[in-house]
Amino acid sequence: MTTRSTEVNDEARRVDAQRLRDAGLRVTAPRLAVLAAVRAGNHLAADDVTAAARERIGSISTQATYDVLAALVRVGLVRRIEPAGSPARFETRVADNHHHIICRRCGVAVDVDCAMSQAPCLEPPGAAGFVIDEAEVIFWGVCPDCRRSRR
Amino acid sequence: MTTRSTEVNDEARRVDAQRLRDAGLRVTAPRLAVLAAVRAGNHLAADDVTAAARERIGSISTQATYDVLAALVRVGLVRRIEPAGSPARFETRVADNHHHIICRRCGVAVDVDCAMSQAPCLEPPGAAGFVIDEAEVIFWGVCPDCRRSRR
DNA sequence: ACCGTTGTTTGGAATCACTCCAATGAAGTT
DNA sequence: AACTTCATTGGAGTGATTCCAAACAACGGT
Repeated sequence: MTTRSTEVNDEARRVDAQRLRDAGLRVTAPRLAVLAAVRAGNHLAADDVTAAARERIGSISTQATYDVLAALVRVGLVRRIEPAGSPARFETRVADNHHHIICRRCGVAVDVDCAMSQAPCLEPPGAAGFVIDEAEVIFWGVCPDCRRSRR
Repeated sequence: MTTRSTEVNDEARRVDAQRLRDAGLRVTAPRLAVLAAVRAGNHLAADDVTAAARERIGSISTQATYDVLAALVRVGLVRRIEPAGSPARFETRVADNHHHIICRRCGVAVDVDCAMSQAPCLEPPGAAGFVIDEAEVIFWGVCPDCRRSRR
């Protein structure tokens, strides 16, 4: 580990700590570890987050991970997606309205920018009096890797 | 129950039986009951389907409902949707590409026609080499009833 | 019309993701 | 340094769903 990357890690950690405080949450090792793990990973499930956080701080209970993730989602630092047939996944990209493509074979998820230009697709025709606050879009398909290997 | 509605039920039943056969499935009382229950209901969960099917044929096991639903989904007679935080729901509208609005408070789901005109929204920009076969859209909001009562 | 094959249904047990609770422990406040 | 409040732990529990082996029923052949 170079001096440079340590500096970068420290800086990221400091920023995360401030974000937690700004959100009214206390700064704890589990929270910093979970936040860093979710950012470093690619749409990880709760299970994977626990494993990744353990690599950072040695130990964290399964329940703590769930609790931390719930707190982070509540204050908007983490977004939860729940693709059909898969446990919930988490990501730190929360500011914009973006969507996901998920591979039917291996489950990998990649981000896609909103297809509906700027106005974030909140105007379905015939909303029947509903007040809509979010449009969740999941594209289902097969990723390049899976298409290459098994077919 | 009038003669007329009995005729209608018999006819629907006959059509369902033929659909099952065409799909390569055997015609059984549980399957007819589940199919009818899903059609009559409004995005029912597996639980509700079991209850509704029991009203029709007296008894069906929970597991049979799951198995029947899985078979019907496999052959395309029923569509399964899995809104985040809710058990899976089932519907018989399968031919067209339509989406759903779900109420955050009461969980009621209503259909919406595809927002992306004809081309059924299968062209996200930057699909990264994925071959996409379905675009699933869920609009989240609050339904008129819930907005009226609790606010 | 019966019979056998094969696909269905049943019931029971097990699993998976997740939540609840009470008790211990650590952050941040004064 | 002491205190209050919030966070974390471990254990038990829940709801939806799946797995398995045994009993059963649909439908094609005789």
